[in-house]
Amino acid sequence: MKSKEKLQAAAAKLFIEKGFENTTVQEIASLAGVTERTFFRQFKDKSDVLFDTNNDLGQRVAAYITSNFDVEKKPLKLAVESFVSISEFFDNSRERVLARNQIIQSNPDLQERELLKGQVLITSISNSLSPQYDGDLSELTARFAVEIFHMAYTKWIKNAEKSLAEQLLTVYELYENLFCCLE
Amino acid sequence: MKSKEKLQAAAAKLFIEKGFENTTVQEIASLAGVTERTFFRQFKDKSDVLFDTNNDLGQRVAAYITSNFDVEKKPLKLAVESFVSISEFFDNSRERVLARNQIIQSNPDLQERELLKGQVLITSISNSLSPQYDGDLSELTARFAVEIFHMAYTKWIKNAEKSLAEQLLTVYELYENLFCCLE
DNA sequence: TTTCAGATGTCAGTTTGTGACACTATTTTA
DNA sequence: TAAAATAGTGTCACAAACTGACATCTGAAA
Repeated sequence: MKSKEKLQAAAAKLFIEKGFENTTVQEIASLAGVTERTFFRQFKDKSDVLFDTNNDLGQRVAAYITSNFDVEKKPLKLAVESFVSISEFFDNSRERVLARNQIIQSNPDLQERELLKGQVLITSISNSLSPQYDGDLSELTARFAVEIFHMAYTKWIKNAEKSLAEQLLTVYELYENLFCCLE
Repeated sequence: MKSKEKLQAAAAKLFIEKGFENTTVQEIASLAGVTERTFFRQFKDKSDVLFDTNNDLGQRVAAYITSNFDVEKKPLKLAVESFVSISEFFDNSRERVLARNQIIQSNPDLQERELLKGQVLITSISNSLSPQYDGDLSELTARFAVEIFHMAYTKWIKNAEKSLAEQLLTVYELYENLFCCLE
């Protein structure tokens, strides 16, 4: 097991046990059997250990969009479907996702960081849409898609009954109402 | 002049002169003629000195929405108009806004913090809409409205020719195209 | 085996941020 | 007006987050 993984495991354990602010990098490093200095070589700062994914989501979503493009389909619908295509991952790791979410919600700095991930998601989606649509339109679509995802994700966190895919569709329908039924 | 204001002025000066990361709290405090300790009593951390506004925007936008509610109008349109109603402030302080923006763009931590302001904006707008609409619908409208604002704001930063109000309307029209003209 | 690159340890130092306590100025209240 | 509460500050000591420089180790290629 590489030291990076050991550090991540140690951090996860300690953050859940005693909270993010109450665990020091020192402790994480000790539990992982390495030095504090090594921690900071693997992660740019303390919170980075929770956010290491290399925009995996973004890449998978973008891939879905480029390979499932269809002129007949509204771009926002396509983007939402791309989220549906990866939603199973969330349903399958509900416990882990919930634990991580709890840590993040407990600390404002972490919430800010989580928000930043939304920005890079927007960029990924916008770029994957750009070959087909006008740049501004792609960006706006990406922004709305990510908001729909955020909202569906929040509902999914709070309600264990429905799958993330169902929540995504629910919110998407809400969006359609937003436009057409309230004139 | 209260020490809080002196600290803000000193910070603004130094951040522009030497960048955010290269100026220490120590230096800010010295220039303001106070102690480092009193800096941290006024601001919860170093970046807080740039973000002290008490959600002024949110309050004004929410006020506009509650007092200009109209069943005939789509909620998102109303929300965008509420942004238009405060856009003059940006046009009138373009230089200051640009300077602040430049500082924020130079540092990832600051960008994250700026994003958090978007979240509290969403909450303000969502709450001001809730008396009239379903909760989920209010939230989605608020999220979209803030995205429209973000995008318009970005365009306004990059292009000195158009007012923020014009940019807001441009992006709103884009949104209407997004829905109806691409079936 | 030798060599070389990459990962880790060591250590000293800067910076951020906090707690505790003392002092001063301003405002309240008797 | 005088006494007393209160808010704002300074000082000091300290924990924790990070960084740079340099030494050391380890594993794989030559």
